[in-house]
Amino acid sequence: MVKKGLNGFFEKFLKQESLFANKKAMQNVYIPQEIDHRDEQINQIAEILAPVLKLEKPSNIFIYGKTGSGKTVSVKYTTENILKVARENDINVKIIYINCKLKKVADTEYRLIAEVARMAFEKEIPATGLPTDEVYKIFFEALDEEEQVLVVVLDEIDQLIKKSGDDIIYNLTRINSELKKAQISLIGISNDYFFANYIDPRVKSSLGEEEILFPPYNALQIQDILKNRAKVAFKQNVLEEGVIPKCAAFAAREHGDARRAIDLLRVAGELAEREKSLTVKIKHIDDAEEKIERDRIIDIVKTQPKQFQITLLAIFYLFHKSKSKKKEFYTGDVYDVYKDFCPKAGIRPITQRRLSDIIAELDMLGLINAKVISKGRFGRTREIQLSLPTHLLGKVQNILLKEIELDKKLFE
DNA sequence: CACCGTTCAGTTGAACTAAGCAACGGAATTCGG
DNA sequence: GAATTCCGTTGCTTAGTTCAACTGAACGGTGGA
Repeated sequence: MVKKGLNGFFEKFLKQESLFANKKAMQNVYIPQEIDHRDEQINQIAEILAPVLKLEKPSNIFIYGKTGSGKTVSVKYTTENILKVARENDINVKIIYINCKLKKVADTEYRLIAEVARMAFEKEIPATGLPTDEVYKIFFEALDEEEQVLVVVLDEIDQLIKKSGDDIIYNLTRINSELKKAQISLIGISNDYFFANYIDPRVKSSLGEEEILFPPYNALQIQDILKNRAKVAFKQNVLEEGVIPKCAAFAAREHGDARRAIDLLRVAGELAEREKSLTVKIKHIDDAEEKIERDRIIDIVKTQPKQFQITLLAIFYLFHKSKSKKKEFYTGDVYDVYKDFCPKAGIRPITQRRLSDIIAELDMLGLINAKVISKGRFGRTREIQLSLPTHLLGKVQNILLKEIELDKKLFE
């Protein structure tokens, strides 16, 4: 029965006209032909980076601006153009892009250098076992083998520095004086301007030889961006009147996040398509908004390590228990429940020290709200609240229970 | 009432440990002659 | 006897633990008005 039903489904799916002409244009990795409202910044980047085409080291650049203000796309756009020219003229320039936020890829000094060496020179470097100096040496020697300029783009550099200190930047900038043939130059991208305040001034001055600010887009600019993307991505006349302004308005409300606006429009398109609607209606935007939020949260929850999930579950439990009474609880409460859950789930409990860190990280992820408060003579702790939209609570809770293979009865 | 020292319950930083891994070098094994 | 494999040692990273110093405001006692 299932088979027959599915066959029908796929056939219909094939026959169905898609609303999209080129969906790629709506994806995050897409780099448009032209970037709206960022001419000034792109020119600046281009001017600073231009010397690479003469194999001279360009200044290091520090770029900051809120999420979705076009930092990454502008840098990628510029660097790709440079690479194109470099290829045509046979100039030995390498530009690599690394996102420091990715766990297990580039969130420590060792892993970052290893990743750079891997990407730039296809060196295989083991995940562990080597001294960091050794990795530097491998990288250094590969780099200095021929005359070239290497530009390393470090996206979300604040995450890296927060976690593993600013030596990395210092070391990388210092390498230059020892290189004979090659040169290396850094582009740091951060969404947190204030992070510059707590890095070593020496590092700051070497990284921030040039600073570029990306202001957030306003609603009109987002509309332009959306229009241009939509022109490529959607077929003609599928977007109803007012759809684009609404997307833009949604996104502008959140500090002008263009990426969000684009996601919103894409998901709205997908939803419309699934509904077999011939056009994208305003209603679809509202649905999309909810779906994006839901998917994002569910994805975060699902991809957390077990310890994080069980911690979160403990918080859920406390929330569940205290529904009508108080809405927030303290680290100690969470740890008690957590310790109780661990044997049931067959997981070795972690110390409270670590749990404290995990709670802080869950807070960073936005799943919970945890702020350090002092209760006077009754000590100091974190005040923890769940910060999920109510309509998702049940769903997330079930996912957690399934993930750590605990029984629903726990909550009854 | 204003001021001030005490106190609590974690927070936070730093040093330390265990688990994995790679490289090295010497011992054991294999192999062809 | 040379080449190869095996194995133990050393030294590394990293996640997590242990230790201990630190924190910040309410409590409650003190003294002054």
